[in-house]
Amino acid sequence: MDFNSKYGKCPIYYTISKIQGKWKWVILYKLYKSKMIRYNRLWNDLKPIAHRTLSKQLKELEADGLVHREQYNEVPPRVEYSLTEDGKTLAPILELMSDWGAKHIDSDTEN
Amino acid sequence: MDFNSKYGKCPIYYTISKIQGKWKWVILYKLYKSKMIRYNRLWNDLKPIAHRTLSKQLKELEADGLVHREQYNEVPPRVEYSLTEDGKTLAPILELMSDWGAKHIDSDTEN
DNA sequence: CTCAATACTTACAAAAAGTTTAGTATATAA
DNA sequence: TTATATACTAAACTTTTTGTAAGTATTGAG
Repeated sequence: MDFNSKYGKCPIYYTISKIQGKWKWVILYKLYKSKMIRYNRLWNDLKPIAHRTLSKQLKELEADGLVHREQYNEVPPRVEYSLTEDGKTLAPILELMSDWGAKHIDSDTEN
Repeated sequence: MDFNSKYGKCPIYYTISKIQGKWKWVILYKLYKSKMIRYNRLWNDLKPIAHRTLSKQLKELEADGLVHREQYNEVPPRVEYSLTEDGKTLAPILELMSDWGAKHIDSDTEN
């Protein structure tokens, strides 16, 4: 992350640099709502996201301790994603962001 | 914005595509906290942001109806930025994001 | 006549982010 | 033997975003 001491004063900058990427908030929201979700399911919900993008962002979220990845060595393979305890602390923000979007899609559509 | 009907189902995607950019949330937060702020002051607070970046993001926020720009034709010129009524509806999200960041900077620093 | 102050804009360059296409591994089913 | 399913990864490429450096406009002060 490009977070340096200069921004020690700015917690919100910390938050957004930690969760940056066209899809990260959506991914977190989906995980929050589903409790747990398999890779292909997530990909289907988020299409047209590219596999590379999805798996990269998941990996980053995992590295940041927000998402948990559980792999089952079956055939065909199964991988389940869910929020960590830390990830769950984002829930109120996710809810508000979703609500805000919902209201504004409406008013944008009123034209 | 690249928001299309495909995402009609996903309000949170709408929100993040509307407020995208490395600095937008921080800018909004500064405006929220200061009520109003002049260009150079904002630039100083956000350094090392580039002028180009700052003025572009301000312009986009203005176009999206979240930020208000008031220009006084004095010499030297004076321009003041503030949140619109619509922009103010983001306040709860800004607060939560800032809180979340504050908590996590701490726990990241505990190592 | 030149400088200073504020709030930018412009052209160009670099970096970051995302996409496209193709391919991997494994084992069961047809 | 070939196809199928899942969960990816790799390389090359395009797009988007951000940064750098310089320049613009105004007018009052020295």
